[in-house]
Amino acid sequence: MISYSLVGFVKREFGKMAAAGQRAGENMISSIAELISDRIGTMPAGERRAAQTLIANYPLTGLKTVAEFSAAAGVSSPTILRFVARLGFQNYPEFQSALQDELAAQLQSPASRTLNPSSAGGAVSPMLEATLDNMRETFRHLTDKQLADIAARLAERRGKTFLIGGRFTDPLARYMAAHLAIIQPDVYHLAGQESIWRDRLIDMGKRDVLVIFDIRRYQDSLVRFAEKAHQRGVQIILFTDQWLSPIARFARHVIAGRTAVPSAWDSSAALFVVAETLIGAVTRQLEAAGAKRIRDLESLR
Amino acid sequence: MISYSLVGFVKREFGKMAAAGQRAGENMISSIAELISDRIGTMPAGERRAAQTLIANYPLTGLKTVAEFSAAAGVSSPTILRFVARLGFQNYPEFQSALQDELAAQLQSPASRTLNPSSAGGAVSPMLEATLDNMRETFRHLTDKQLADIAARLAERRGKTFLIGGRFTDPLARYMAAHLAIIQPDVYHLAGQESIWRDRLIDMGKRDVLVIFDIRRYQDSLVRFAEKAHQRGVQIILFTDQWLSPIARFARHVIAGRTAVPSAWDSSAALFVVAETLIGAVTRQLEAAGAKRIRDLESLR
DNA sequence: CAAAATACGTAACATAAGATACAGCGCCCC
DNA sequence: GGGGCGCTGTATCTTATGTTACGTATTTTG
Repeated sequence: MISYSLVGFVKREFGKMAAAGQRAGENMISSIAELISDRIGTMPAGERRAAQTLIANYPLTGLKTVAEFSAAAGVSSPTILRFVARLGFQNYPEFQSALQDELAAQLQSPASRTLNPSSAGGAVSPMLEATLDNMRETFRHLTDKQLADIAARLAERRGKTFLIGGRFTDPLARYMAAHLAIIQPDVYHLAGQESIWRDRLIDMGKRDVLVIFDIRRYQDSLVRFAEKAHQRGVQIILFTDQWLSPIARFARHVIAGRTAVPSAWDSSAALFVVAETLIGAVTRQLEAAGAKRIRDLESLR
Repeated sequence: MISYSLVGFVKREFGKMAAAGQRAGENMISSIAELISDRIGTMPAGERRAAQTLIANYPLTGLKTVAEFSAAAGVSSPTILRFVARLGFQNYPEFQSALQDELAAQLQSPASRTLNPSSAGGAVSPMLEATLDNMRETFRHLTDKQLADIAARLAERRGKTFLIGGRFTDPLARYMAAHLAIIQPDVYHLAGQESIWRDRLIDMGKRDVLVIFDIRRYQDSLVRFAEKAHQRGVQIILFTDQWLSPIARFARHVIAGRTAVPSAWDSSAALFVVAETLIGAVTRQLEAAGAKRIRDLESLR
């Protein structure tokens, strides 16, 4: 897949500007909208109409076809193409890809708008803000029904439940296992070396559930393990990041959490909260089902 | 210009539902994302993978071409087309137009981006909202300076760093240890039975740091351990809940996180985020100090 | 005012996109 | 264990999209 990124594009543009003797630091062009308003003055009438229609409801018109764009602007198709050519794009698809990349960046970090002025300089606030955004975003892509389905699958006691995680996410698997193991039997956290849990595959069948935590860099050992478990008919519930671990290929349910934070490390906090939410949901379902074990537990306390 | 609006589409869908004897008021479908998660359960494996990849970074993948979509999902083009057909769209362009219309509505009213209104009555929102509140509250009582001090203490390489947690918080200790152990030497997570880590006390002295996670019900074993470590001059950093574990008595630094959520369990999410923030801060400090280990690490990658 | 240059649209073209037919495969049920 | 059903991918076809060439209109300049 060839992707024409905005970054690459802007770099090229800066190249041109530098060649023309301009200093890149002065007019920073970080979005196509700015690029347009920067050059709209030098455009002929038709292309200006195209520019204005695009800006009017940016960036949607640019994502449609050339024909639709031209109709919306009231000009002909070639004018649209000349317009995007003047912006520096080689062809229309490249232009659209740039718009999409820009949109992706916007949608993935809503943090850019919610700037807390009180957070002057401190290293804490950006981290917290990003984390909060990640959680909101994560849950925005997660419906009640999905969570309820997954919780129901975890709550139904047909088979065993196995949990496993990667290098940094294994603690999440442990955390979830620690809770689930209390409210229901046959919950196992797979720990230690690969050879150890690989041998546990023998115990797994199509009635069982395997919960896997895997964020990039995705671990080959986990992928292999997931594949084999999948072949055995085990239902896989995957916690991963928004780029989806290759395990998604085998998973019955996929939970994609946002992980980007201003830090050297990725954040698993959003996945952690999803895990807690699921733990609560499973507990509630078991309570509602009047599970004997729950009553016994309460009497023990 | 022919525009296939989402509104029109939903109307048609409601028509089908009404014909099938369902009442439209019960499951309101106001976005394609909801529509997908509503039907994802009834989909075959391949189409479900398509659905999951689309949801993972919604709605961008849906705006790309069928070929790109299929490549991202790891399935073939026809599967993508069958997927959109199952959602009720006549063809792929109609599907894309619906996504674009939805996007347009979102971009015009950024307020609607805050939360999924349909999840108002569900069990998710209260949990998420409580968690977010907990984090804000936790960080409100936590100054930048406090965190910076703790991070500095963890970053200075005079002695060893030990981490330990309670029944449910031990995974947090593991998570933190997994990161810290990478960027600096002599980081040890204390696991297993009490007798094991009690014996490790011999290794601990006043140059060392002990990070303890303990929320209620506070574990006696941890309190005893903390007391003995304190007597040996070990500096204790305590992660606890707002009611403060008795260990706070011995601790040099105390981080009190909010734990209350509408669930049968307490939430450790706020503490988790503090831990991540600290991990990031320590990393940054070590980088700034030009630690050789960090450079070596980067060259290894 | 005339001539040149530029801009714009119509129409034909080539390419790449979406749609379809069909065969292989796995899965479930009997 | 065998037969049937359903899902999935390969290959082919068709559509429509982006692209280009060219002639006309419009503006600009000497």
